[in-house]
Amino acid sequence: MVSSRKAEPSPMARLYMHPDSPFTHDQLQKQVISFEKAKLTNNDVEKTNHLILNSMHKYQPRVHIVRREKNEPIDDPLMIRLSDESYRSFVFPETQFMAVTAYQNQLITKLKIEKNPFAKGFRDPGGRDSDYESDLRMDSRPLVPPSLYNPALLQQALLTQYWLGKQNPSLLSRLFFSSPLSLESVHSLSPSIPQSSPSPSKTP
DNA sequence: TCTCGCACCTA
DNA sequence: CTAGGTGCGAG
Repeated sequence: MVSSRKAEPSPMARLYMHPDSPFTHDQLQKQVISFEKAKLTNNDVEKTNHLILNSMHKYQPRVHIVRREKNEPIDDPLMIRLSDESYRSFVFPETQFMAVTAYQNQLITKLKIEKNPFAKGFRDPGGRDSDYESDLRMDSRPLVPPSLYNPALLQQALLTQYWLGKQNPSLLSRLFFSSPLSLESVHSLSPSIPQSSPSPSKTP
C-alpha cells in the first residue's frame, strides 16, 4: 500500500517463531496452532520475538512451516533465513489488517469492548440501547454486514488486533475501518475461517 | 497522531 | 496473590 504522505522505509520483515515450536507431524495435524501470544509493536527497540510494524500500514500475515529433523536445534528467529530452509508458506487473506495506534472507527471500539474479556470494565452496565448492534441499526450510513456477527469473524477480529502496552510503550496492532469501503472488506471475510484450507503462497 | 498512567478486568 | 491485557483521556 502506497502512502500519499512521505515515503517511510518499511522495517525488514520479521519472523515470529511460535513459542511452542517445534511441532511434530501429529501436532500439526491435530492441534490448533494459536498465535495469540504474538506481540506486535511499533517500537523499533529490539525485543525478542516481537513483531515490529508501522502504524497506518496494512499487513498480510504469512505462516511458514519450516522442516526440522529430529534433535536439530531451533534457530534464533532473527537469524533464520527462509531461503536456506525447506519450508512451505501459507497465506490467509482474511487475516489482513491495518496497524493503528487509535481506532479509526467507533464500531471497532464497541466491538472490542463487547467481545473481549479484558475490556469488560468498559461495558455499559445495563444500557441495552448502546451496544454496537443497536448503534448499527440507528446508523443510516454503512451498515455492518451480518457476517460481522459470525463468531469466527469476531474471533478473527480479536486475534487480528493486538496491543502490547506495558513494558513496551505503545505497541499495537488494531483493526482499521474508516470507510464503507473498508467495511466492505470485512464483509468479504470468509465465515469459515477455522475450517478453510490454507492456500499456498508463491514462495518469495 | 502517539504515549503514558490509570482503573478495571482476566487468567 | 501476581502478571498482564483492556480502552480511556490527558498531554
